[in-house]
Order: sequence, then C-alpha cells, then structure tokens
Amino acid sequence: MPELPEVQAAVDYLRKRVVGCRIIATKILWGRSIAKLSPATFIRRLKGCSITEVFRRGKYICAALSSARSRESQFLFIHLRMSGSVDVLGSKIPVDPYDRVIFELDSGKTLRFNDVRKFGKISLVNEQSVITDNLGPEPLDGKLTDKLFYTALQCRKRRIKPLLLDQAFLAGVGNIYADEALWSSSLHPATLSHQISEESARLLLAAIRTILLEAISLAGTDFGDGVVSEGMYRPKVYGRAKSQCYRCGKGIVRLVVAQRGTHICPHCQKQKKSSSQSTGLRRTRMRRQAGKGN
DNA sequence: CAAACTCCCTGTTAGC
DNA sequence: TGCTAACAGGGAGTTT
Repeated sequence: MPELPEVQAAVDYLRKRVVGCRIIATKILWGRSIAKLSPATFIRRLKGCSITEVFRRGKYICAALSSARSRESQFLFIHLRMSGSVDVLGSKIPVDPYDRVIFELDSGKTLRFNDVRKFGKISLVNEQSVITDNLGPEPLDGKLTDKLFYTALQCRKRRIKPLLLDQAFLAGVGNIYADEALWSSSLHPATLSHQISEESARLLLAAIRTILLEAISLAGTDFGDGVVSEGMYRPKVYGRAKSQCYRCGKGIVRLVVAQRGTHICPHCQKQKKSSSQSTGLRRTRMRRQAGKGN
C-alpha cells in the first residue's frame, strides 16, 4: 500500500522520465479512475499539454501541466490508494489487464496508471488548492515544529491512530507507518490526543520522521536505469501479529482501531485507562455481537 | 465534534 | 483437493 515514501519514490521515478514531455493522447480503460470529469472532457483538456513539473503532496503524485493553447495551467493529481502504480514504458509494450489510464507522450513512451483494485483516482484541476486545501501539514516539513504538533494534538480529542491517518491532520501517513511510529514512541493507538504529554508528542513526531525517512531511503532508490531497488522497510509491528516484539520479546497483537487493522506490543504500548472510553468500546462490541446473532 | 458505518474493488486466504 | 466466504485497506460520504 503506497504511503508517503512509496509515493515519493513514484514521483522521483516519474520526474526523470516525463518532465518536458507533451501528452499526445489519453486512453481511459476504466472510467471511474477519473474523478469528477467525464472521460471525454478529461481527454480533451489534456491533449497537447506539457508536463512541466512532478512533485508530491501527501499521498498524491502531482504533475503541473502547461498548455500551448490557453495560458492557464492545470494540475494532474494521482492518488494510488491501495494498489495503484505508475510506469513509463515504450508504446509497443502490450497493455496490462490492470492498466486503467494510459497517457501517450511525444517522447514515444507511455505513462501508464495501473491499479488492480480500482480504488485509485486521477483528478484534473485548474488550481492545486482544490486538492491541497484538504490536506494537513507535511510530516517532514520543518515548519511543523514540535510545539505546533503538540498544540494540534491538544486541540483535538481523538484517538491518536485515526488522527494520524486523517490526511487533514497530517498528510502522507498511512496504516503501516502509523503503527510503526506508535510502537516506536510507545503509545497505544487509542490514546486520546489531548492526553499525550509534550514529551510524548515530541517523540512521536520524531518517530514518524525517522521511519518515513528510512522508508524513503529504502523504497526510493532509483538507479536511473529503469531499475528501482526492491529494498523495503521492515516493519517492527505491522503484519507481525504473534511474533516477538523487538523491544521486549513479548507477543505482538493485532486489534482493530477505527475499522483498521492495528498492530501493537501490549507490553510496550499500554493505554492509560479512561473510564468513558472503555465503556464506550464495550457497548460497541456488545452491539456487534448482538447483530451477528440475528 | 468524534466515531462508526458503508461503499468502492479484487487478490489472497481461512475455513469447510 | 476444490470451492466459497471473509478479509484487507484509503478515503469520501453518511449516520449515530
């Protein structure tokens, strides 16, 4: 599942291969991969545009476009969601069954948006803000200080894991790196944000950054010859249920928090008891079981 | 305001 | 062994 580091790798890959290219034609093989616009409009508005820049914002791949005709610029925002990927291939390479959108470039190559599960979306907008206004700060941006992060946590009363996953709160962190950062800073995923101490907040932000940077350095190695390194971040807790915790040796447990699979070490990540919270959870669980029985 | 729930999809996997 | 049902997961939208 692409999160910030994987999206950054895709951006680095694309930047080298498509910046300066002109889009000659676009083929849409799955209409719902395009957000908002009809396929015909999408194709028409892209025709003849040049790609001037490729960058990342949150989990979006962004391509800035300029048109020879109209002076106004456009932006292509690609969200890979669960299973999306991008490739730049020779135009003669056969279409893959999971290719959803193909952009034909004047370089003789094609930019292919491939997406098995069809969750990915491509938006074409005139203003970046249409997309970016809904995004929180970049976790690696120095302007996000410890103080600002701590204050942001204090302003909310939400469980820390779903808060980290909320792209309007922080842009780019997904399920895997949220679990990893919480384990690293010894926080239970259901800890309420306003109950996190300033010191814990500092450790959490540091953990997020360390983990993202490590994953970027591993996932993002592109040797420029079409081979992208397969070195991958090795999770400490994510997907390691029933394995031993690297810190204390006890068993990793998988639970569900906010409808998301969540992996923790119950020994290292203890939750401070909050009475209203535990009763709330118990009620939910009882209601679920009652529903299943019918 | 927080959080649960639903939907979108299909490859993988647990269970029979 | 072969089948089916459950499951995973990001994010938008809806309901509690």
